[in-house]
Amino acid sequence: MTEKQNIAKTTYSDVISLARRRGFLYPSFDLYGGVAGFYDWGPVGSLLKNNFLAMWREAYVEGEGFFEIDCPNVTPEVVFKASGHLDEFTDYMTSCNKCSQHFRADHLVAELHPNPDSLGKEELAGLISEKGVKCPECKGDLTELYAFNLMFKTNIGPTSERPGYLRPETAQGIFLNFRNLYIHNRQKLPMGVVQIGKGFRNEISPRQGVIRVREFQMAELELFVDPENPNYVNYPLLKHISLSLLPDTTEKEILSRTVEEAVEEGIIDSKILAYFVALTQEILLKAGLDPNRMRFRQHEAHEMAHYAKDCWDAEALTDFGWVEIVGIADRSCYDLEQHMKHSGVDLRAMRQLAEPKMVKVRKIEADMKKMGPVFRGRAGKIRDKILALDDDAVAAVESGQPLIVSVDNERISISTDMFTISQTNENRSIERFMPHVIEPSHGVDRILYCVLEHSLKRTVDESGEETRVLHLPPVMAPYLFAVFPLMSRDGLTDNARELYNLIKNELRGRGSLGFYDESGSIGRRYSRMDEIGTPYCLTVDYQTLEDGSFTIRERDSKEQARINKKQVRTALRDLVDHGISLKDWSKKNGVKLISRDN
RNA sequence: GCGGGUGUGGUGUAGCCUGGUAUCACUUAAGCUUGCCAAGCUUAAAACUCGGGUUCAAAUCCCGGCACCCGCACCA
Repeated sequence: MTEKQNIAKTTYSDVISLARRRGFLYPSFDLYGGVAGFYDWGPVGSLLKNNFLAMWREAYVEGEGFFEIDCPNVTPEVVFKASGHLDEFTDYMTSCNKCSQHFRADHLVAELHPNPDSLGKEELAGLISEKGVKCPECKGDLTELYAFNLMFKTNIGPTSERPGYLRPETAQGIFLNFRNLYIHNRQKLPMGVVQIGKGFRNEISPRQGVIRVREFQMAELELFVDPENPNYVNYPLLKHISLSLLPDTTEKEILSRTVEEAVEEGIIDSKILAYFVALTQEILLKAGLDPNRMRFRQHEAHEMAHYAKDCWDAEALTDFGWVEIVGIADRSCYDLEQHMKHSGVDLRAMRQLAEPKMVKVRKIEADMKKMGPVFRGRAGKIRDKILALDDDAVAAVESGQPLIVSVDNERISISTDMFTISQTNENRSIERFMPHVIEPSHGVDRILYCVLEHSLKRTVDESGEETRVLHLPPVMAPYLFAVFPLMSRDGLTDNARELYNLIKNELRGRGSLGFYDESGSIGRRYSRMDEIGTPYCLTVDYQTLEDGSFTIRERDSKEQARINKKQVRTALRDLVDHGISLKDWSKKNGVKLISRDN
């Protein structure tokens, strides 16, 4: 029908209008005018999303053997106090009384202080009034400072005494469970733990549709590693993969390197980090991203999150430009260290030493039998002080100086018969250390948008007729196959329904849905399926009535082959699971390919 | 949050300046038809972003809210 077809650019609005029309995406709360930054995944979109998550889970949980856990969205304040989100996520803002523009207070005093980011509210306000800082736009007076935190705040329980926040990332739930998980893993590293869940960030101005939303689907891995062992067991499997890398160097050019080369040239810091960059690429490509519109960009030092030491973002080129879809951060030991400090619980891991080493162990004992009667109620506090003596204090005591501790603002002299300090040499074969964390964090909504944009091909023929085909990989396709009767008469519909049920049952349980349709012309039905990315359409025709065979039509090539019922199972396996094209499959099975006339 | 632009059935639009309850196409549904790539016919369903004001009368003019797009700012 179409002789000349031109591929047309796929824009954001092409994707959004198709997504809405075909049930991928709807703006949330639309009935009441909508709220910026929230989107609903519709029936077709949910299938797409579930397929992605299943694939992601397959890669990490089945492939790498990592644990999956599931933690609450509502999280008490203390967690974010420890993680740094409460402070780091809060910006002190001020606005101009005259032109009502808003500014970050720390930006306004950038030249007046070496590290304005570290200042608290009072200090910032003091600096502003002291130096007479005015609105940089119109020189107007500035309002009082107010705090803006990007986390959604709520209350836990009936009173507001216990503040909670919706988590801005799923990672904290994993860190909080580190001890449980480490024991569950029989105290071995590396240990990977994933979580699929929602994250919440009260963005000031959400933009670009589903790219920046206030509630979003995350899929995160926290890989706990021994920093002295940069190897990863599966590294050889992916070391030959080629990557497009944009490192944070002064040249700022995209380098094409294999994983191995990137590590050897020092472009990527470690084999572990490099492995997960490669695995991320594998997953994204499997999901249907265009390899030519994908790269990994290393963060510049100033854009790194407060917890990160190094970070590579997977970015996809879209109608909006380059968009971050996965962040692969080296969080070093930041989070566990913070939680250890704030909770007082030892979150270190243990490492078996190659050779046992002798260490000097100092033991301080307090004689409570003697101290108790003398100090009474303060005896406990004094004991704690004595047990916590540092090296200098111990040395002082050993050199004969009297031991004096201060408790409740009182200096108390302790006689030497009340405690003993001894030193022994012990043979140690393990040592404790803070595990480091490598974190690939996937923004699922963004990934799905990019998959849609990269998959959607628009072609316009001479008459201006536009056709749209969503070239999704079969693993992502909301519907894996569709069954049509060629005509809705002469018993073809019964045959088609029977075929549909047969295949549906065959594929049941693997999350692949089928679709049955008998309305409209056959071409229209093919086209509907093309728009939602259904890779195969099976059509029952008049020959079916004679010999039970039917045609299978491939979305991407629009080619057809005639197969019989017995072949369905193996055919779908070859086509879907092994990625064989219909052309090759026909050749292999001696089936004639029915090419379209034009 | 500021500034600019936009907002009409599911989608894309005409009408707005110059007020008189809405155009066209696609889509969808039912029926007829149709022997493989959005065919045709008949019928049907379906919209003025929301609120207020002006007016006899508002999609249209005015004000405000909301949403979307762009720029600024923000983006851990």
